[in-house]
Amino acid sequence: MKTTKADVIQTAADIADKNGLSNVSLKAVAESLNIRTPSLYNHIDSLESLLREIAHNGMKTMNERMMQAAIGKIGDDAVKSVGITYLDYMIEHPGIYETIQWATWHGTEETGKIFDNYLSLLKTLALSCNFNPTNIDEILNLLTGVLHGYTTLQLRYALSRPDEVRAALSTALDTVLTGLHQKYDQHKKEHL
Amino acid sequence: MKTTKADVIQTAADIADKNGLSNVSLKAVAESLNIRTPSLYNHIDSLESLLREIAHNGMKTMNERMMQAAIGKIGDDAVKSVGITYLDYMIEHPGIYETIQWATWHGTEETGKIFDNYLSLLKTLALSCNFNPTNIDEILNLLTGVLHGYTTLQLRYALSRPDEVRAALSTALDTVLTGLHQKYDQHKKEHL
DNA sequence: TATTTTAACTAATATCATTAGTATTTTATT
DNA sequence: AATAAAATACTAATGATATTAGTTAAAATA
Repeated sequence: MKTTKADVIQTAADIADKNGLSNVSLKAVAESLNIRTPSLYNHIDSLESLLREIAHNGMKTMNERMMQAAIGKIGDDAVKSVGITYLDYMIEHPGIYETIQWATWHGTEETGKIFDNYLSLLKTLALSCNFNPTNIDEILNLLTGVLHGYTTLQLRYALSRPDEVRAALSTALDTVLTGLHQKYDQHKKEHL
Repeated sequence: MKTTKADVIQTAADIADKNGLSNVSLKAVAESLNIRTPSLYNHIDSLESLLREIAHNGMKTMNERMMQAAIGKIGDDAVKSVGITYLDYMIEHPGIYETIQWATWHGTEETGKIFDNYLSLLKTLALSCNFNPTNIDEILNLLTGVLHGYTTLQLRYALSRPDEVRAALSTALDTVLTGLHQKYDQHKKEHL
């Protein structure tokens, strides 16, 4: 019966997923929990900080799922699996993803740290593609950019036709990886 | 001395660029214009609609600039020029770009139409790259995704070191175009 | 059991967005 | 130029929401 901080974040995240980030208010969260608005301050510091916590939770969950998806895989396969997992999370939790985007502009150091964990995973996988490590940052910037941009722009369609967009993302990543291999592969064989 | 609708939008856009989207309020806009808040309703319908107008104006300006940048160019060169122009606009107007992202989730049909103009330009340019038209939508989705994602994630660095990020974006687009050519070029020569 | 912490409450305040109603100025029409 | 119409500003409410202050009851801890 007693409300926990996790309850508050979960409830707010649910509202975001169902009604969009703009409908997350302390009033709405409190009503969902059957408590009065000021009582929320026993668990959070402010609306802004609550939104940040939604984003951070979401990012951490995404990171965990992506790590799971990468287990037992290397190279292009691993990158594509992680990409699909990224998209799937977004389909499942569009409101949380919207909040993550919000946190891109209103984040703290904590936000940056969690994002770095994501970068770290992707870096390991990119290196397993046998790219020249000299160019790894360049490669990471492109991969993260594609993932973020592609999924964001396709979310509308992804919600109604997830399988098609999943397949399309896989193809898109293939294309990008093709370009990356052509430019950055290590130890190119002499016979091309 | 008389305030016009264009003044209101311009003022609000300036605030967004200087202080971020979250600091755009009717109060702040009215103060900047030296009028009282309710007077703004002679020019706009609501705060939301004002934000949408900022986004629409910004998108239209971007479209115009990108068209200019494409004039006299075709193929990969044209795509890269347009991409750099896209990034430059974002560097110059981060707040407006933030508003455009907001409009991605809170847009109207008008928003969609303006976005379609952008797609249309990019489509023409992509076709001039000699890709197989069958795959043009796939190609567009990748190009728009890269542009949006890459620039968004690099904005932080772009504001402090614009030239480096410009160069990096150009390289990234090269990589993507390399992949696209490898997969989608028309009339592949038999001797590859 | 006594103490301290936690989590809820009511009441009050502050900030905005928005509406209603009015006056004034500008613009257009005759 | 005189008048009608439209546009733009204002003051005064209202309403929604976040946030703070101060209080109380329940739960955890010593």
